[in-house]
Amino acid sequence: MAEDKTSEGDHPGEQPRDFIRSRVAEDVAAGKHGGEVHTRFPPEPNGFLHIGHAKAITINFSIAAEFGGVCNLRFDDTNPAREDPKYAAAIEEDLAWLGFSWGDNLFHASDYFEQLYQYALQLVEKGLAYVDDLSAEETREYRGTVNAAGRKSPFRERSVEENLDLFRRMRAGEFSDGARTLRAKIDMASPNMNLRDPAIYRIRKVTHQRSGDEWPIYPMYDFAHGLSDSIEGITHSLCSLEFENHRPLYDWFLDKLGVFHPQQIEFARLNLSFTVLSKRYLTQLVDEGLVDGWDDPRMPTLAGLRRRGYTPEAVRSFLAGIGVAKFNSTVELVLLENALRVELNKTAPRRMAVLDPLKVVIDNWPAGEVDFLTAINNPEDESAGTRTVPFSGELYIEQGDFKADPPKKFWRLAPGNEVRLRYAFYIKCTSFETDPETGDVTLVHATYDPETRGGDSPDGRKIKATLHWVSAEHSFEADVRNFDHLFQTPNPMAGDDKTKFKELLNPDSLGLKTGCKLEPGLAEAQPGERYQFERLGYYCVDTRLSAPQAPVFNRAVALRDSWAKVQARG
RNA sequence: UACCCCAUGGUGUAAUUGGCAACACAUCUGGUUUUGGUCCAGACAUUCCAGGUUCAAGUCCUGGUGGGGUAACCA
Repeated sequence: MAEDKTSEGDHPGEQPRDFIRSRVAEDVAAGKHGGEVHTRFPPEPNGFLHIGHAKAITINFSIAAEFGGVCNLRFDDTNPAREDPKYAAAIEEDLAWLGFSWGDNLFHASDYFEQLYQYALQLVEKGLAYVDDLSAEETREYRGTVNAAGRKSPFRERSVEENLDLFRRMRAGEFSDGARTLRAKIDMASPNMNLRDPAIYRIRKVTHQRSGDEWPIYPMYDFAHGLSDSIEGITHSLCSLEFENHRPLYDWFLDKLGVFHPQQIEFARLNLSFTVLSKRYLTQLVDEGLVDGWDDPRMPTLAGLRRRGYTPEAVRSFLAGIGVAKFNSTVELVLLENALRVELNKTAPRRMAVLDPLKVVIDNWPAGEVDFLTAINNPEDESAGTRTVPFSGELYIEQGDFKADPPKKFWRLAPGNEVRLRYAFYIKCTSFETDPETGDVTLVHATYDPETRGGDSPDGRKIKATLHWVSAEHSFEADVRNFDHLFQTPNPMAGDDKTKFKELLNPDSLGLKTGCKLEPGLAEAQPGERYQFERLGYYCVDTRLSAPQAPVFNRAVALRDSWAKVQARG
């Protein structure tokens, strides 16, 4: 079944025709590049992938697959100062988890350092690039502003011979960090800032994670990226909107060098409510210990979502649902959550767990007797079968399922009221005890109807509420984490002050509940397994915090709760 | 104040390229139900504004308005 889902959507025609697919289809129809489609996903190994990256990944891999092509994985490792192989490993793991494969097409921009250097040499020879001695600060000054043209560097008119000599010496390591750069000679007055003689190479005597100390100079993104695309024969370079202004430069390098010319197409990146989708800000949360690492289940990273209990199918289904466009939008988080609910409703076995226990004593239950009842594992999937759960005279139910003074429309347990215990018996509340100090209900007394075993009554009397429960003596205690939104506001990045977002973190996002009472079979639950706790939500056994016979559960997503809505309305 | 891009229900996307505005989620109503879950039925938009072309405009043209991006030797 999982196979069906993975291959779904990988066939042309099943995906909605967004503007990118339309353009690619046109190119294929026109026989461009022999009708071939070849894409790539080019992450920089300097952080973990998040759901926003998953959008870019899905676009690149799915479009390639739909048109019978392949998608390369290429690490854009041109800045060794801030990159780390540990991130590359995590990225590969996330990609594989999502269900995409790149086969043998795993590349690194650093694979092309020599060829890129040769390309740069060609530009110098053509008089299209020059070595500049201006400092970083001077360069900024000379560049001008969006409203004022820049000025030409005094080193702009060096001869080809001198530039060649200087650039070769840069490569030989003769100059110190930042002493010179190689710049493209384009137009210091261009209204597009990217065209004001952008840097192509900078001097950085930093050991590279793959090429070691072979290179004292490293190419800049605009130069390395487009030419890497070209070297790999990428036909469609699909990236996010902020690179739109870079496309003229992307094209310029390829045109001037006369090499294979991929088409860059930009789409809007994903924004999700109640979270942040920027590697820079997520890195701050991790580094400052505001979350428990990149795979904290509250994080929108793929590692976090995975640990929380999301499935790759749910993530892909969500991504397919939101489409692809150029409009800068914010998708409601509930859409992601719903995608997971839809899948888990069909696949997750049901279990009973009481998170906020309240003890119920069945006063007419035969002392010491234990009954074993049959419970359906998944009403949506008959093949999931049934299981047996023990029932006794002392039970736990949810505190919220009893009210001494029930409000209107409250159908659950209350003095004199009868409810059904799922798969067990009807019980009627006879009395309750309270804590004299706090007034909290501490114990509920009830009687059961022996005729209702299994949850049906021979007289067919209607019962409005069905409660989940566990037998006190048979249950075991566990920690359950009822996660809430990482941020308190739908758009933490709204204000002008982008440093403010950390103040908007939701202090209650962890939702830790200890001493929860779970049905006995759950003690065997294995890390990564997902269950529906009846009437509560979908939970996943944490892969880090669980121990044998001591699972810790993460709430992946809550069930819809229409009673909560009624209550909220008053 | 320069350049580039964008604008369709509450949210995100469609609309066979000029022909009855569709789908999902959300919200609200009702029904079914041994999960207040699932499922089923119904409700919810004069397509940013103003002109123009046309028998016909979400779609084409002109002009506004609003939003996003851009001034790293980051990617």
